[in-house]
Amino acid sequence: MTQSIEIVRSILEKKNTMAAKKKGLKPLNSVSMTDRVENILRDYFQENAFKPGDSLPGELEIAEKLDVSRNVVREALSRLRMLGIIESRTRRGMIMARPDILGGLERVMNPFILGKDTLNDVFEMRLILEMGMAEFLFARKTAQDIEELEEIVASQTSIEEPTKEEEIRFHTKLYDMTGNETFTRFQILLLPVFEHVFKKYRKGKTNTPPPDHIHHDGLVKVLKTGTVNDFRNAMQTHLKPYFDVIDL
Amino acid sequence: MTQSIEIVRSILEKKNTMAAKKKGLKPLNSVSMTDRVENILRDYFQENAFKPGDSLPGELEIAEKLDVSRNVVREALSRLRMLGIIESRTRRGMIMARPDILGGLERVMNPFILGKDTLNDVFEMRLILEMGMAEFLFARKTAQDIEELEEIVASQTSIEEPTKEEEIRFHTKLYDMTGNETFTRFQILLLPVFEHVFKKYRKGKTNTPPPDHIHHDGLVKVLKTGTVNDFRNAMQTHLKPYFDVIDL
DNA sequence: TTTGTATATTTGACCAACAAATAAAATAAT
DNA sequence: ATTATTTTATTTGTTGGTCAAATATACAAA
Repeated sequence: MTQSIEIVRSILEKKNTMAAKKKGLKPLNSVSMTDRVENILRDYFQENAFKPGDSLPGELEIAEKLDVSRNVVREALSRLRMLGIIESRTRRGMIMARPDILGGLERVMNPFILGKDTLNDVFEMRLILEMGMAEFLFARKTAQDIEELEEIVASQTSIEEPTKEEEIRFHTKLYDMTGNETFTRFQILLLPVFEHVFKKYRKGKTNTPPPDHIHHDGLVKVLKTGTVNDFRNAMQTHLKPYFDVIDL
Repeated sequence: MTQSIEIVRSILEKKNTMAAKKKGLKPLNSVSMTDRVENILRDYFQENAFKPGDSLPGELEIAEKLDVSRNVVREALSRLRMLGIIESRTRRGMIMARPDILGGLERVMNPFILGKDTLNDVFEMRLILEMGMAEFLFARKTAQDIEELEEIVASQTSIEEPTKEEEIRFHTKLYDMTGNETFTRFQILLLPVFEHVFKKYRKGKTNTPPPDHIHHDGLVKVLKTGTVNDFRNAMQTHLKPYFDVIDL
């Protein structure tokens, strides 16, 4: 809300030079006008350190300075609005906003449209996250956390073979304990793809792998009394069925 | 390109029921029509397992069945096109496509507009990735990889204090060695924010931390002759300056 | 069968207009 | 003079229509 006027003025100058250089923005090789306007705006925001609250020129002003129609500008702004980069209310105009860093990821996390390689990558990334969180877990765990974990384990119908929901609940609690909300949300986004890929692997392989891994109660015990390295080893064993299907 | 006709037919039926239920889509509480159309389309793609190559109804058809203007539909489609969920060429119509899973993330990874908490989360996440990649590194490393790492280290002007570029080059090679392209690209996206946050931390703290950590040559040696746990411990020590600023 | 042509369709881009909301200005009331 | 109310003007949201460019499709010609 601060330096709005100077910002508006500077964006217009920039646009003038751009427009002048191109003598009227024209669609490029298979790149639509909307694509170009979107990129121009994002680049400009970044280069000039636009911050949430800063106000933007109106749609018409942008359209005129870029020498494109208001519709094209609106299509580009619609994209930025979806990502949360800008917000707009009638008459109040548009302002920069704080995007949800994972909003874009959430919209494409669909096992049916992602490529096979990408799906495998996601599967592996969740394993990497599980193995990498140990430091944070030990640095930030509390007695309360351990208690909750023990409750989760105690409520499980079978310690030998927890259901998918129980498995998820347990691991999500672990992520929570890192105190890193983005990290937690990130893994929740990965989960559906993780499950999807694992199912496919098990179909492809001969039999279902024997569940000879360390169970949740074991992990809690190590978390309670063991060391960081103990925990990592325990987690690696716990994840063995998943490492196995990718022959790691 | 396969079941296009049935898909078209079914999407239209769905839209009819939706439109009928709402008796003409109307803007909801601070939710634009474009938002709603975007969500309707994405939900529909997911629920009906749309795959890349499947063809979609035309803009006009969607607009009519949803009882909104073509402009609103185009703004929604513009968003999906940005994410890579759909592609469209004149007369050939629109088809489902393979989105870049990190495209949305790339567009919002801007230190100036993300919240302070989110920036901290990103900083921590990179540390988690570095600590979690050990299994993959040891499972997939090759002699060639080790050679390249040694070359990178040898080319460094000072082993004691590698430049930021040298540091990045070394670590990026490590990510490459995991064979996980998404993982590699992910960390490259995190890097600018990581550097940005680290700079802010160092300004806030008293002095620059003494560089008494394990250097790249040490990491390579462990990677060559040590165990996975050796490497993790070495990496933890190598990252100590970063763990220190967050008091971990 | 192959090639070339005409037609029709679909997306890309533009323009004009109005509705809804509200900031700003003008006016009225105290 | 200050406050409250009304009016005005501006900005985004949404609609409708038009035109251009590209290209499937059908058809005609070789």
